[in-house]
Amino acid sequence: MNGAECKSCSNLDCLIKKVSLESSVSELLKEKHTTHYKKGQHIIVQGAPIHGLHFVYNGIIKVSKEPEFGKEQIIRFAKEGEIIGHRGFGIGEIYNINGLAMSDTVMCSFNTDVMLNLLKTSSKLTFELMLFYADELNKSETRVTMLSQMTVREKVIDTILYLYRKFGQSDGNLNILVSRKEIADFAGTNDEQVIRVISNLKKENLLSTQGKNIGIPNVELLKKEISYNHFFLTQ
DNA sequence: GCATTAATTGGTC
DNA sequence: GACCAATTAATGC
Repeated sequence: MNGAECKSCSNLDCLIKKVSLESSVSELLKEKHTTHYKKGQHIIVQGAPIHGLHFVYNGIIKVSKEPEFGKEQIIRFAKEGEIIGHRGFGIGEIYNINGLAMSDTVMCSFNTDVMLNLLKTSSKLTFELMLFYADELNKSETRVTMLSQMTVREKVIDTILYLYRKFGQSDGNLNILVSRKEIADFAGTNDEQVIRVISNLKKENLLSTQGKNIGIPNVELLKKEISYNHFFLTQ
């Protein structure tokens, strides 16, 4: 995994992969840096200078924000093909998020100047990145609204459904290991509440657990727990 | 096996 | 619904 073999990359959703067949970008793609991280290592540290744009080759990354005071807020979990550190790209000077490897991870990075040249070279890449930003903004605004209106129970269910949508489920458990606290930090509550909600959902047979693993016996049933109350919001 | 961390439960404000 | 304390389970070394 060195050099510019983006053409044969298996991450079909990666923006770079999508334009890798354009001959004009092939030289610039050789400037790609590939970095390996072990589980638990920081990929991006909040407050550090921005040096480029990063794409997940494989692995799972926890993207979070740490306020001066107050508790950590998990923004999202990123997987292969996704972009990390895009919020400050181009204009920002320092990262305002943390990126932590939740599994062994490989990142593909481009320095800011290389990335800017790529965008100037490929209008398709620029267009795709714009669509990505617009989608991100939309999701982010929707999330703020939802978090302010949902009950804790709904927030926890929403978080678990989000993990299911993103990582899927096999052998009756989600394909991602998250602690109760991580669910809480994503849903904007605390771990005790998360544990209580999960405990109740287990009694209602809407969730199953095996140690830290969480499983959804019937996704459609769980979805209904949210859609009934927030039907008017999701129109 | 021991020490640290996470999960759970109960209680108070 | 947030925060604190105590107990128990799980995990790392």
